[in-house]
Amino acid sequence: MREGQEQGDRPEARPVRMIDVANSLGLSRATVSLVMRNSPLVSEVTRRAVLAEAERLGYIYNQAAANLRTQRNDLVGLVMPDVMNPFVGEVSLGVQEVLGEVGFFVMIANTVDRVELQRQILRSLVGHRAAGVVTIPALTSTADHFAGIRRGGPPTVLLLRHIDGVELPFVGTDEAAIGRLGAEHLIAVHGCRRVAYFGGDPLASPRVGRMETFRRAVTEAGADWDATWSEPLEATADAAYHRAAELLAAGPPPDGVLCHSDNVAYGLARALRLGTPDAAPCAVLGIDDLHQSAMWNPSISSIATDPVELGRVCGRVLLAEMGMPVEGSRTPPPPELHARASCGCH
Amino acid sequence: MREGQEQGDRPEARPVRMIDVANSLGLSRATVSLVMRNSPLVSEVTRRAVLAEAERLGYIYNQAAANLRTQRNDLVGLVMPDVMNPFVGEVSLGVQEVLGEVGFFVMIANTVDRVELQRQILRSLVGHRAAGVVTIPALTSTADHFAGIRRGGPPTVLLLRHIDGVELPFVGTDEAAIGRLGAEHLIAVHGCRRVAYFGGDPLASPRVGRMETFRRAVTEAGADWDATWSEPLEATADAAYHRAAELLAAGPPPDGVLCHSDNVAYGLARALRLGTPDAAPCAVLGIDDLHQSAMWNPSISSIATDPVELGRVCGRVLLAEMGMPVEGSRTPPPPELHARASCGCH
DNA sequence: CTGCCAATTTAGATCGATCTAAGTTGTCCC
DNA sequence: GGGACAACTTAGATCGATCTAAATTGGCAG
Repeated sequence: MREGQEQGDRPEARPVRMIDVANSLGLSRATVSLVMRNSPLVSEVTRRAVLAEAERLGYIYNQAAANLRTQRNDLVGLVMPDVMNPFVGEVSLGVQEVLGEVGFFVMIANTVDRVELQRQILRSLVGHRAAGVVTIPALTSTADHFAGIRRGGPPTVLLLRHIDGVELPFVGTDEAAIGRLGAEHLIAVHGCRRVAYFGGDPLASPRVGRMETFRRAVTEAGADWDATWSEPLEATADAAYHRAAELLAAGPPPDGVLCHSDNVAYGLARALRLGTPDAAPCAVLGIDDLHQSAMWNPSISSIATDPVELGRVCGRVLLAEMGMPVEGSRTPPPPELHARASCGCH
Repeated sequence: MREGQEQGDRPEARPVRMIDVANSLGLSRATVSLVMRNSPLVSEVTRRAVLAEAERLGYIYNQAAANLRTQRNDLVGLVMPDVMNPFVGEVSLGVQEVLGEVGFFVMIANTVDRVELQRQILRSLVGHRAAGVVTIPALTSTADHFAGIRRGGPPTVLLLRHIDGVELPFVGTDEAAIGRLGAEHLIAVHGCRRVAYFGGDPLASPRVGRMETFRRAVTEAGADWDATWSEPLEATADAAYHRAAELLAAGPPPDGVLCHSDNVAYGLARALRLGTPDAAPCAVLGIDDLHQSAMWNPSISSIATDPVELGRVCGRVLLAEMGMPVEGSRTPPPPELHARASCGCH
């Protein structure tokens, strides 16, 4: 027993390779290789012998070496700006589901929304010859950050944030539909007369599409647009809370607000709650419909975008890009409004 | 806008290799290799020529091939049960910070707390000859799920959840200190007389350590232990809300509760708020101190465990395990109580 | 001119697998 | 006995890099 050297914590001098298994049985590497790949070419007797010997010697298949020879890879990289964001997390689940099913190994790299780190990560993935990449680009990304991955890099899909000048397949939610849905609910259902789009980084491409449609729908319905409340803003609960508190101190809020995300809505809801108790009511809508939103006080009305399905769609688009057969929809699901207390529906 | 038109989309028949760059300049592969690795052995003139030619031909360094030859790898895998959980996310940030600094490429794999997926992921990482692994094991993991990675696998560190029979380095928060801190605050500061530990999966190892110390401290201080409220429970806001609502309907709650996590506290806080308005007050403490907790209504008092620093510690332990020089602490930071409204501190 | 040394450059083996084309069995049938 | 065929098995080249040990170059002292 060679593996009995446990006392000094020195695992083994050298890892076991296919050729070791082969030699130990008087077979060739090729045969062992065929067994490892479940080829029907080897006899049942040989197969069993090889598997047993491999187990006995502690052989571990070297996927990396195989990848080099076959010129394929099973690693797909998700390059995400913030893994903690539940929306991003759920999208990742969807991608992983679709790609995992056909045998890919999905891993996530966190750019923390920093372009330099993102550049490094993309370089690594290209260098490792990843099979494919799905990325929500960091906020300040420009076309040349993606030059490296377009030129000879793996099939890549951009998610959610569009970047001018990058001709890579893009998958995003239907921002216009979100804008329309929000406007319709606030105006037609709640009769709001002065409306705003609250929060969202000025550089985030979803903000542009959503807000533009939202604003048009709102003004066409005859309501006023509150430009001050619609200034861009970092999309966190904290930032939203402080900005809202500040604006509330300066004057009455709009009577209808579509927030850039549920996180933003949390901050706004808190500011409204802690503000003057007898103020006129303000209908608040979030976007994303995070699980927590129903738990909030007041429970947050939100436009759900089904991030998991969005992730699945993205996975399918990537598969198609890689030239593989694909089943299922390749268009993002339509957004849906879930009305709760924060807009006054209760 | 459809950019998926495949017409002129034939990038190159074959990827450029070192030998192509070398031939194109009349040099040898070895020289090009030295340039790519910034070796001081090549002359400045040659270096510049090689870099220029590589750029011109669109050469992309093949890290995977290099890894095979050098028998090392720059990939470190984080194997996590739930990327969306902010605690997990922040731990990941810490690990990434420490390992990224010394040149490792950190990627996260999501087990979704399923052991079968976890087994597959660990197998992949071993197969890819990852440089190291950090994992928060899936809840139902047993020792034999980790047999594969101990036998010839990469250096591995277990995080947060301990597993009986697995002799791998373990890094976790000081659960006993959390229990003591919670008990002391509820009893000494708020004078609670009947106390419970609410929520947490029965299989989660942190629950055991925390609750045991907490319970002992509470009973030694002369307060009563509420066993019904201390039954185990899935650690989500939703589950906590429903269980709490049910228990509240059956009778008055304890006057002090330490929750297994902030998420659990959110659910409990909601149930208490929606319950009988004139009920006796109940002091609620969370654990983790997520960023949102200060935004909640009421703002949630919580025991902070500094997950980012915990991640850094974990990264350092892994570096040590890989035989690399390490600077900085290798013991987890002590927990700290952040008192807010939910326990009555305001 | 020769020899020596430092500074560069390189040929060929190697990492651990797969692939191609060819080799070895054993059986069956004329 | 021997040819055809099916069922396995295998030698040797190959993937794209690195490493070792040796070759080449130029400069300079003797």
